[in-house]
Amino acid sequence: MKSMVKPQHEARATIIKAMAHPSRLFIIEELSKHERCVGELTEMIGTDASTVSKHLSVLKNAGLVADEKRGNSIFYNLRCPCIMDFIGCLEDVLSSNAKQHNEILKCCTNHGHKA
Amino acid sequence: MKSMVKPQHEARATIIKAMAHPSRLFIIEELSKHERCVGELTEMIGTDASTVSKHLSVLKNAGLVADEKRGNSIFYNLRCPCIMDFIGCLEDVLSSNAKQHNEILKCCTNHGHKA
DNA sequence: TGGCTATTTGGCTATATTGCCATATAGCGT
DNA sequence: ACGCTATATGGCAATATAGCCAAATAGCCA
Repeated sequence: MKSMVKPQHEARATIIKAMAHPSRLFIIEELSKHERCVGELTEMIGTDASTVSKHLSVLKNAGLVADEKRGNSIFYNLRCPCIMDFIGCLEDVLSSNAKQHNEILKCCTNHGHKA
Repeated sequence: MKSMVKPQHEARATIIKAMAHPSRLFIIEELSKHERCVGELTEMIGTDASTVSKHLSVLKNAGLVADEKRGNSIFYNLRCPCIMDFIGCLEDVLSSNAKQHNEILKCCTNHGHKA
């Protein structure tokens, strides 16, 4: 068999890749509460507006956000709120990692002795 | 305010980044069914064993998988099965994208005429 | 029309990721 | 010890990503 990695996996990876950046994750989280325009997000993130604009276009290309022009601004909103459920899972992973990390520390400082 | 993007977002992004590759996504999916050793995964993915090994170490560093040495092989398993729930959400995004794409196509071929 | 604001795009450099090869390491059986 | 299998690591070249600046575009208002 050639490979079991299929276009399906590529498509999913593309979406995940779009999420895989601190600023973009922040944007997703923020848009899950509110729609926001580029200027607001730029202010919150604290980088160049062009950088934020590019992040937004990554998210838009992945189909994660949609934009709507109103007046002088462009408002972005989250297209699939189910994404937010995933954040909880990430926190599980993180706390599980922290727990394991603590155990390793405890083990090393104890040197095999009981407290 | 300096920036609302916090270490918390960095930590989450690190985990997501670990997932953001077709082969690694395949591995996660596969490990959610079975534990697997490197050789099996290499066979399924169809690349160099060293490449698969590196993918596995990315997943392990992120805390997504754990390994267990048994006999001559090292078996990997998925540490947080809740990750699989997320795949469903990705499929929502993808089908939503496909739907939207079809509408755009329909719109362009119609040139404003009614069917 | 011109000037103003909001957003996007192009260009560039720095950095990170990927995947192959060759090599190292670890454990098993003889 | 040896050879054999399974896995990991180092190194390297190709590619992708990030973020800044400058410039282009789009819409509003006078």
